[in-house]
Amino acid sequence: MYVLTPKEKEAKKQLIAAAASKLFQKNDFNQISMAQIAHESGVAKGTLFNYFKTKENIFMYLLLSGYQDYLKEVLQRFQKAENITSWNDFAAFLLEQNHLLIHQRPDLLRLNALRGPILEAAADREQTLAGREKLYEINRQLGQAISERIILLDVKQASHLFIIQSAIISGLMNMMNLDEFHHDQLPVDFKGFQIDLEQEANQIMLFYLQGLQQKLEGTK
Amino acid sequence: MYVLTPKEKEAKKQLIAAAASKLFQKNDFNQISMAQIAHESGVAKGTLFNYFKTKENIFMYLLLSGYQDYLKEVLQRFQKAENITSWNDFAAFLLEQNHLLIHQRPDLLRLNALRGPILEAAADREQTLAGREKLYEINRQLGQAISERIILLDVKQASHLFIIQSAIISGLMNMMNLDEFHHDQLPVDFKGFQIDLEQEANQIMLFYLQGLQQKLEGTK
Amino acid sequence: MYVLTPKEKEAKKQLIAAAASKLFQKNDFNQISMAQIAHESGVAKGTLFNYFKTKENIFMYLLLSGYQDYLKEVLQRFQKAENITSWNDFAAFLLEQNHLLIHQRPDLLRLNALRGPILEAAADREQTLAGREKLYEINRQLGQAISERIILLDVKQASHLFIIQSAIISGLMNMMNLDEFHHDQLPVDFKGFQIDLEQEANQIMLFYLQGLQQKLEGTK
Amino acid sequence: MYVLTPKEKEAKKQLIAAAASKLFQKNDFNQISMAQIAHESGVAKGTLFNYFKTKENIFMYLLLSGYQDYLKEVLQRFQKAENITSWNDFAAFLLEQNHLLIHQRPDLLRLNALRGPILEAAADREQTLAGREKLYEINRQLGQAISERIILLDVKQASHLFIIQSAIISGLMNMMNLDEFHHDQLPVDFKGFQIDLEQEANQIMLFYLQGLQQKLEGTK
DNA sequence: CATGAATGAGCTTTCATTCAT
DNA sequence: TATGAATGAAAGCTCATTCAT
Repeated sequence: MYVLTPKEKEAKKQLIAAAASKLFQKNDFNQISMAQIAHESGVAKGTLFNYFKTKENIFMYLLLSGYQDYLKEVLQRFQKAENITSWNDFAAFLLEQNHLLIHQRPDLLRLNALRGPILEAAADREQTLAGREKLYEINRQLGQAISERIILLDVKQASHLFIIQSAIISGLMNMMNLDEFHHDQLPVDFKGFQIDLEQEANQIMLFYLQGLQQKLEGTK
Repeated sequence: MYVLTPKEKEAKKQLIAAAASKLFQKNDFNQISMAQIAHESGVAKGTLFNYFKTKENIFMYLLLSGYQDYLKEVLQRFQKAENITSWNDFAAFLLEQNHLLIHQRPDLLRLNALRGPILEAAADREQTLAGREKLYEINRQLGQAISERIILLDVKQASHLFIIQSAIISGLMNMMNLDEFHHDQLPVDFKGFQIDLEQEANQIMLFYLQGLQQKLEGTK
Repeated sequence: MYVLTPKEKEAKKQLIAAAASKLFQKNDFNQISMAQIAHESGVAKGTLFNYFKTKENIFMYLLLSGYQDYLKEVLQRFQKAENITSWNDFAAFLLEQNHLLIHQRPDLLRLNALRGPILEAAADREQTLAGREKLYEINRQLGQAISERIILLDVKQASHLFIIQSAIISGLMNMMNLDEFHHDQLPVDFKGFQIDLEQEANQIMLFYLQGLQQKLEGTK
Repeated sequence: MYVLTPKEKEAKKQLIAAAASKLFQKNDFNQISMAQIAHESGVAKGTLFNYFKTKENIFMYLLLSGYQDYLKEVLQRFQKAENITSWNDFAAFLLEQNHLLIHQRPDLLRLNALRGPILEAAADREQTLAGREKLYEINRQLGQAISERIILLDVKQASHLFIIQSAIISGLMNMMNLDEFHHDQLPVDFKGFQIDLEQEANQIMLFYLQGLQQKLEGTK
């Protein structure tokens, strides 16, 4: 096997990315070295660079492909839930996706925060751009599917809701654990600093959807 | 006086932090070296470590003292604006602070995203804790001042609004510029990805405040 | 008190040295910083350099003054023990001093090993020389006192015995704990490597004195 | 062959160690930097750390492998000198090894003094332990060979003699040159401080062997 | 394509020493 | 004399990346 098929290549790429993802569950970006990723994925260090130009690219890939997976899953769920037609149904559906995102894909939320300040500075432009196009397309499809059933929303507005969703949740994550320090509970009672991520996210999202509904109904 | 007073020490600390802040306006955290900060602040590299145990500490200080300044300023503005008594007045006031935060203190929003994944891993616990206590206190004072005039809000709820504010705006920043790459506009039309930060922040905040008002009036 | 008397100066010198000595009981030379010594002795860092030109000088002082104390004490003990007149009495006396050196002054033995490779490279020549002259004088006095009672030994030979004593014991310390690593017992049975310091020192010293006695009696 | 065999790896390890050893002939441990070792050995600084985790490890390796070489050579010499069978023959043989150690391997004696207080604090445990095990084995073999011919000595006793030898000689080195300061002769006549290393070592060793012989013959 | 040895710029950090007050 | 803030050279070490095999 001296020349790999595109499929095999993609498989190895995912193998490497999966190793990085696993390490990212327990460690921060700066604590993860290429040597560790190589070890975890069972390939040599040099091989990593056959598949990703830089370390940052690996995590950018993780972010982009992870979001694609997430949006695909949301789309599937939406398609399955054929009974969703009203705004309220849809709002409930969206809050359920908060739960999915927070509990199944916290990595995406953490990567969101790193994208601008850390990853983008050293990630490969082409690779990133290609990933974003795919992501954009899925986001658009999802918007399309939603707009077909939820009469108040056009495609762009529906797509955009998922940007807002991620903004809210990853923003809340940025502000979380101010009553801890590096996983240790501080010996101080910081009540106003405490955040129950999911509850808070649902609250903000709910108010947002209510406000949006009124606004859209108003302009209509 | 070769033995510096606490005030003078604090001043030097701020001198160093100011240099770091200036560099942070144009560069990302990883691109800024202690050597640069020393050069920019006009002190020797060793001196930095007399005032901050680690590089991360400098930026943690920037974040904490910056937020203190921000909240103090908000408090002053609120105290000046004596005519604010109704919920609607207050909502308008809060949206104005969005503008302040976004345009005067974007550094705080960027630091927010770094705090958990980057800074906290290597910042000094004591220094951080002390800063947070001060911050918490100011946040509480602000909440107090607000709750005295806005009848629907108790201290904790009012204080918490500023956590929410930062969460929303820094979360939106996390999601911004998906149609760019490292400051270059991408040759792709990513409409759904576009965010007008201030407008979007105002929108979310406004809907949030409306929702909150209704909720609080309901429970009353 | 702007001009200290020589006595006050010497007292402060010893204060500093005592602090260094205390730290040296628990830490190795490289682990002890001037900042620690300053803190432990309750003076400012700069003050240390008014009394000792370099860090190495402090430890050289410790070595030289410590040995002076040790030899003075040996001399006193010898003078008290008036009954020592035979070679065998003297041999027993010397072995008792092994015990004293090993248990009361292990610091001197450790400093012996550092003198050449570490301390001398950066110690002050004059200070060192002055200390050594004093030490030499006491060593000579001790030799004198011994040679007056032990007929086989002349002054130089008697003095020299204390050099030999230190050589043997500090040499054994160099070879000790090969069955440990940094204070942890190794999970290996290194029987041949084990040394019971005092017993071994006594053995070597005893054989040495026996051999020396025969030799001196022969040449007489 | 870009994947090095264990042999090649060991060879490079020795290349680096040899460079360090060469520098150690003229300089003290603290004066030698990793940069110098890299330069001297012709590899990059980073490469050093692929082979030795710390600077101290390099010198620990030097000590352990050097002693292995020394003991191996002693063993070979002993095996060649088939005529050694009596205690006196053996004593003479051992004194010859003093000469070898003092003149061919003074580095080992200097490293002995550094081992405990300097090297062990920062050397790698595993690497050190592995080296010691080999050393112990060779020491045992040598003891075995000797005990087969020298009837008074069992394996452990014979092995132990080489620990004693190193203790005596490195201990004498600790006490040497008290009449010098950093290679300069002091303008003082410190007769009692003077040591002729080899002669003194031979003397102590000889008396020790005589004493031991009598003791062993007595218990027999 | 895979390997992993080699690279070396770059990093943060230390700490003995100086010196203005 | 005492202080301790400031110094800055120098250190050990890391790690993403390269490239010979």
